[in-house]
Amino acid sequence: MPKSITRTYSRYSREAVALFAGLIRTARKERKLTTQEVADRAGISRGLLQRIEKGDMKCEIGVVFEVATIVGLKLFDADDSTLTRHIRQTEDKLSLLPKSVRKTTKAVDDEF
Amino acid sequence: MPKSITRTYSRYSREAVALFAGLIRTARKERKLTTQEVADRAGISRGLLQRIEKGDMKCEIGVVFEVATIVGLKLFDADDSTLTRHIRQTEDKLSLLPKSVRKTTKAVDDEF
DNA sequence: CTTTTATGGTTTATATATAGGTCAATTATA
DNA sequence: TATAATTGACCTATATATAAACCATAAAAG
Repeated sequence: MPKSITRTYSRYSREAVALFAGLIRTARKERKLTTQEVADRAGISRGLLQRIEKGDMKCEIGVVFEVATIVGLKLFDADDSTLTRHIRQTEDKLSLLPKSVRKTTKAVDDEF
Repeated sequence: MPKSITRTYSRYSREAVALFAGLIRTARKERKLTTQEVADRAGISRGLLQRIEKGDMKCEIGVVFEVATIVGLKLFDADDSTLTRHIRQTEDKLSLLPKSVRKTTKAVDDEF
């Protein structure tokens, strides 16, 4: 990051990440996997896994999701094929929405 | 990453991130927010938001969750207080599990 | 149609997350 | 108890994600 930006997060985001981290840690222990084992399977360092399990906001989402998958945590309470179907549904939905969002009409700004 | 590590992700992880990205993009459009607007609110660049909406695995989880929150996507289908309660429950569950996982006893390794 | 604006690509400099160590403390097992 | 393993906390070098600046395209509005 150029310019040394200090990131701010909403309480909700912080808690969501924290919960996710806790669920990962719990799942790992329930499956009796050591930090080293999970780190190896995920292809990451043990130190990074520790940060993930502490809810560090700056870890790559791909790595976090991969670890979650490894410890058997289902992200969307859905199996593989269900996920694929949801992706397709989302794409369909997306194709029906306007390509770009216009802001010209002064008001209309849904304030809530 | 020192040492130029090539990351590998499971199909499930990739699809989970992809779905999440699609949901974010859909939610943003449904709320009629431009990429610039959301980027500003999240305190990130427009380019980063684009990568997030494309399902880039290397974006920080904190930023991704923050963007999701901004566009009104509930991570765990739960509001703020519910999230807090879940965190507490997870902590309680965690405190009941053994502090460290032992691997000595040859077998017992739950192969699946 | 024309004008305006959102979006999707780049490219580049720089702040920083990561891998890979080490070490000490803690914990489980024998 | 003693022993071995897990864990947590550091540190450093470096690969890379990021912000910012572009440009081109496309799409909405007038």
